[in-house]
Amino acid sequence: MTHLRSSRGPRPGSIARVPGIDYNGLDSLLGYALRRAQIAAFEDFYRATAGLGITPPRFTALVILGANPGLSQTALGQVLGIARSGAMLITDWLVSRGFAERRARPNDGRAWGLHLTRRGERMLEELKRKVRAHDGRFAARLPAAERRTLFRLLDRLAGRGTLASHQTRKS
Amino acid sequence: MTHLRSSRGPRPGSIARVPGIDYNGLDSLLGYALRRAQIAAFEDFYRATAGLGITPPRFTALVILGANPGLSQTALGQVLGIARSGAMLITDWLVSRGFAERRARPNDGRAWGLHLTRRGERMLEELKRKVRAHDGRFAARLPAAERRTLFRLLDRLAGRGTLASHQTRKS
DNA sequence: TCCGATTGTTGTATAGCATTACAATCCGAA
DNA sequence: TTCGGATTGTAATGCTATACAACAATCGGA
Repeated sequence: MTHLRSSRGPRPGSIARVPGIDYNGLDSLLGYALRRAQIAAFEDFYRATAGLGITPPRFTALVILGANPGLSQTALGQVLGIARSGAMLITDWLVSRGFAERRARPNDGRAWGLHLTRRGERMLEELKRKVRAHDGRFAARLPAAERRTLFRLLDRLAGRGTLASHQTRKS
Repeated sequence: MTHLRSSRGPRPGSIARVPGIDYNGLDSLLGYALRRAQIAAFEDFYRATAGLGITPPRFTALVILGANPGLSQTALGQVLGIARSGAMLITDWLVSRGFAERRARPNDGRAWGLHLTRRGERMLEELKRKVRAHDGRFAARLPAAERRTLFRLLDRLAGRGTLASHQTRKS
């Protein structure tokens, strides 16, 4: 994941197939095919959110906080699949941009309750709109029926209980 | 992706779905479903190559060099989708482990020709065996017919001309 | 009441990239 | 034939996103 700078910067591994190269058995690996499609989706995401300084984990954090106000940093980290220290950095970023705030908890002096600000909610709405639009356009490379099939197959592959944080890259 | 240490270390974002959390619209995004399945595949890859210090880009480099002896570092970087400086680091690693060597080119004093050593070829064979076995087991979560469908749909999503380097992480 | 677990935080380290600059080399055009 | 632009590998530097360990404050149950 790597790897996006805040507002402008290098995209995650967009990789052109090089003519004249023998890719050997690579194409027959499912992991490879998945990675290829996933990179295309990532490019789409970054195109959709260009200039906003948003990365997949930050987007996920906004969505999760929007739907689960009062969450602790530790819980946010678990949802994102990162360590507490990382959850703090993401929270710091959200707070520094005025998208979220830490409120003291009445019953627990250790943990913060995280909440979106008005500004954070507005940003979340804008992001949802943009991401959904782009994701929809991306998915439209397939007809609706096949899209449904794909979702079903991907869910089966991911197995129960795991959910990606849409993670990787970025300031 | 991130995140693997050389021989032992944290896996790339394995993420358990946290009970009691509202994931809001995240599940309906194709990019999210792809990322989820791809992370599962990555975990599989790292399980398959545990203890060997191999990362997806290194694996790819071995496969590509095995099938395209004499490749320059720059060309390798293009195939992997990384900058020349990064291709040098990967090459350095392969050379330091005795898997590859740089040979002078008769007709071009600037570029090296990269070649696998005997040791590199043996390692490549071992890796291919292990990765294929694990990828096969991973893909076996779906019956053969649906597996073929999935490959077709993923290829269509990735679009013509792009091929992922199976990249992310690692020492 | 005390002690282990939890929480946020800080400090430190690492991998994996990118960018820039440079010398050596190549190559085509004048 | 020479000369200037392009290419190649390399080194130096920096940045992002992570992890881990240690710490003080707090909580909660025995």
